[in-house]
Amino acid sequence: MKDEQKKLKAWGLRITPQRLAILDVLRGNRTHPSVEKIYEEIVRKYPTLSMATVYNTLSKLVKGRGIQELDIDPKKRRFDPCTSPHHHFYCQTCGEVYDIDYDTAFVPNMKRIGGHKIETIQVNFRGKCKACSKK
Amino acid sequence: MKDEQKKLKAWGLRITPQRLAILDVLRGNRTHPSVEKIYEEIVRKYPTLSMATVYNTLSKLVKGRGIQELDIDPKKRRFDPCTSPHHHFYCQTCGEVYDIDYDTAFVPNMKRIGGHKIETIQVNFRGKCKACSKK
DNA sequence: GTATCTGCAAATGTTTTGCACTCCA
DNA sequence: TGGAGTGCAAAACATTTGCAGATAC
Repeated sequence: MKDEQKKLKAWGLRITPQRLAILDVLRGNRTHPSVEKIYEEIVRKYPTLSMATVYNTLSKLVKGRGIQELDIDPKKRRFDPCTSPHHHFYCQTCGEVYDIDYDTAFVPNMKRIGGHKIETIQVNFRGKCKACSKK
Repeated sequence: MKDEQKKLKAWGLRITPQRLAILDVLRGNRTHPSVEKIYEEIVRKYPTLSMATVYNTLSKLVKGRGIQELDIDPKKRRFDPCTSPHHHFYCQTCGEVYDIDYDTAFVPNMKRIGGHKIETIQVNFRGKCKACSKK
């Protein structure tokens, strides 16, 4: 049984062609794709795929901690299959999201803060990206 | 001339009753209000106020760096009149946003990263808040 | 007087929901 | 076979836009 099938099983999700295709698009993907981007990529092979299925599956993956949902893009949901700690940069000019591999040790490593239980921490940089600065 | 009127002038914005009312709601406000919350509070006094005006003014204030726009709430835009550095906590159960006054010195103080020009940095904590944990 | 601002209504774009049908386990 | 998953369409929601009339300066 393939890696991806095992993952779905571990998260208590049924194995379907649509879900395998979504995991396939996400594997090693560093473009922080939106729902639409993922949909577009798969719909070529599965013309009947619906956005609802993509939304549904992504939400379940996020809940099961299989992937990370980013809060950096104010316009749409974006997903990152890379769950190891790193930061993100959002270009306010072109809307692109970049990985920032700057040291993550500075982020406090705590279970609670001010009485609140911490599940995730995201560090978001915003500004003008390298490419847009040149123009 | 009042403080708020000076501010508007400094940002090159005309002084209107609507804008003064918006600044009034924001002053010292630590609830990270959404557009709707701000609208609701003012519309009682100015029944003809429109959402478009609130959106328009808030966008200009953000652009002029008069207030901060938070990226912590995936469902809607939220605003913070406090521009001094601090973090935020988002409760995934109740949707409330809390200030986190934990040390901010750990956040890197850089103008550029990976060739990108940095304008703002936000640190977002997520999880279950104190109140919801008790339930 | 004129450019900016406001308010309304319509449009846009993303995400969610309801439901009948399908298919995995 | 039963319950979970899918696809479609409609609904919901936040936000943006276009424009005519009002207002600040």
